[in-house]
Amino acid sequence: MSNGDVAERDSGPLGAITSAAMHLFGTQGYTGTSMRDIASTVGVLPGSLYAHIRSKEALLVDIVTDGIGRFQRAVQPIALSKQSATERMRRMILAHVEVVSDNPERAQVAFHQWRFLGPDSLAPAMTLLHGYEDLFVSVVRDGIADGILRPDLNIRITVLSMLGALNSIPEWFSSQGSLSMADIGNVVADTLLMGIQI
Amino acid sequence: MSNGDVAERDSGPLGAITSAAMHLFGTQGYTGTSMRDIASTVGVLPGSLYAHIRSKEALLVDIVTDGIGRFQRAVQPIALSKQSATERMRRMILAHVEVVSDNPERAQVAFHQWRFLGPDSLAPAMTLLHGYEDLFVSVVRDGIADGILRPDLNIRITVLSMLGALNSIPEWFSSQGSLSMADIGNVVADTLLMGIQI
DNA sequence: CCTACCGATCGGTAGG
DNA sequence: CCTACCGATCGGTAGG
Repeated sequence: MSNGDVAERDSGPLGAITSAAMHLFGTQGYTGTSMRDIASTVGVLPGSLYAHIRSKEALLVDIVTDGIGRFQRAVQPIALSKQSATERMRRMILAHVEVVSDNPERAQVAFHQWRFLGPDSLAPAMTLLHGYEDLFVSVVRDGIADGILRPDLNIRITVLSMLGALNSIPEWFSSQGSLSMADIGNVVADTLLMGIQI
Repeated sequence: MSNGDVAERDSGPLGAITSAAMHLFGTQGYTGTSMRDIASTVGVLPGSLYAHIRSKEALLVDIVTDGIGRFQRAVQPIALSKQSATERMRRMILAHVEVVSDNPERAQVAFHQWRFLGPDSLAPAMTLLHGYEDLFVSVVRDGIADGILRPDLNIRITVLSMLGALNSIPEWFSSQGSLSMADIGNVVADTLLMGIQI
């Protein structure tokens, strides 16, 4: 009856551990976080963590996998919908920003800390990430085919630049204060979309 | 007769240490790099490093300060020149990408690892970073005042999105291979600039 | 730049 | 989940 999901839905000990690790990995980085940091956040002694998890890296695997999954589930239905490429792209950007705003630390881990995964976990995570990038690639491709996006675009660079902008949001949004995430999403969507339309 | 610069111009022991640290901090992160990693890259025993440097953090301070300085020196003259705002912005983006391509690891450290600086070094580094961001802010402001950039832009978000895209380049450019940095610079400049013009 | 070492901290475990 | 601990590694130093 256990589920494969991470934190928030599991308010038990494992959820508390995962939630603490997510926050610490996101703010201090994976290599900058010790198991003792996590334990003291949870309010437990370091050794006790291992009654609930296998290893520090298994914790990272779960957070990254679950994190990318949340973005995938939010954005894929939009990418596959029947609207115009520009309309889909706008909604995908807004959906992405909304998932970021839901938990910026999780976004930070999913998109920046996966490179600290060991050899066995790295490839599956990169597959998930590429699958997510491909949602954007396919919509840009559709837009060019339909004649509503610039045909001279280098698709991969365009998408990677867009995702670079989107994934930098958690680094600066909190120190802003004056603007809501929805505002930020709209401004970023405007800026990025205007650049690729015909 | 020693200079305040870092690596490349100093091919002595300090240059070798700084260069190794730059590469390791950029690829594995500051907290993911040990002094023993640096020592073995240089080909020296760990304790020997301290004949040339004060501490691990002093090394980070130097790399970050020098790194931001290189971007500042490349971009500031363009920002202050007499051309149109859009022309300046295009050239600033190209200059930024060129500095990234000169040493992607250094760019990675300058823009992503500064947050691991201690309390005393953090504020000065953030001042340098904000000074660099302000070059872009001032040009966007000029462009709006001159009526050649969209007046509804949120200036700070626009600039931070642009820099987010630019600073993500070192993460993915090397795994590309097919495109040169100049190509990437032009594509990114096109994408970002089209989004903010009237 | 090496030898030899310091105390602190690391991820993780056995046994209860 | 605690007690008690493991060997390994950490940043850094004294003395030459």
